[in-house]
Amino acid sequence: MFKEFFRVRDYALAETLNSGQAFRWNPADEGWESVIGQRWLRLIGSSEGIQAQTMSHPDDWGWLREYLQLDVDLTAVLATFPKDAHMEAAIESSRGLRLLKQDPWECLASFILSSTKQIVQIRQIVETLCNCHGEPVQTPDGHGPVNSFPTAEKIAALTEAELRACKMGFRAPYLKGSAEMIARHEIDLAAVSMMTLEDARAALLELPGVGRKIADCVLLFAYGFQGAFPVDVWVMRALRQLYFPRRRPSPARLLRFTESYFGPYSGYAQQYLFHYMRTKMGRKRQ
DNA sequence: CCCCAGGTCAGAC
DNA sequence: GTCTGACATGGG
Repeated sequence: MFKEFFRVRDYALAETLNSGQAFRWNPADEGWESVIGQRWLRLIGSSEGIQAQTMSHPDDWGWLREYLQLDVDLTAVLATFPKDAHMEAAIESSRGLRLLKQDPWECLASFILSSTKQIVQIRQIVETLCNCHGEPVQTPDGHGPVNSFPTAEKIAALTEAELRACKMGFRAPYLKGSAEMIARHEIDLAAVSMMTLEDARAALLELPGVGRKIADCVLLFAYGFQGAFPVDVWVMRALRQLYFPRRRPSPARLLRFTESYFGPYSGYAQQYLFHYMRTKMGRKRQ
């Protein structure tokens, strides 16, 4: 077992790993376990920072610093948020909530599977997919078996029926279709990171099963485009309830509001609003 | 039995 | 541009 300690302040590890941006983190032994790439990983948070444990020699830990976005100055990010009572409440209710920077393919595939599913169910589908079609990774003695996330090439080679067996329903042809486009190099996920936000979004929108919302999730959670602003039912609820309680703006109008109102780190603001609505405001509808 | 879930798509005005 | 229903599956 290889261990490393990262000194970091204002990092709410549990809330971050459990805030609907990643779907493979499980609480265990006072910490959190998952797989990043081909590596099993355990993270243990404390007031001083985060301890990481892996089985394979990490060479250096840059990949994890990047994944956890440890070098982000959260105070500076929060300072750019609009100073309104709702944002203040959202910040206060989940101090230290962060954005991760995940693998683009895993993030893309996970969010293709997310449509009209609750987060618990997305986690179930992803776990089933990994158990059935991922590759085993090394885990500690006595630990159960764990698989990596299956590659696009692997999924492209599966039949739609095999994918439906993982309980993903009508999302199966979307996932397969997107995996095929990647396997055939009709899109290069690595190249997307070097594009402008608009071009990157347009590229992702070419994939089947990827609309504006899922594209923005991938842009924000995997590519680090901090101006991407995914609007799902929860964020839509937040915008309507908090910012437009009387009027009833169209989704397109609301989207334009978000582009100007929340500033250069609007993606962060979005995550705070999402987490706030989901955990603190109950399921009031409007 | 009902309604809803980190939506997308095709087809209709 | 906006609205509608279909699409699987499971939670509450």
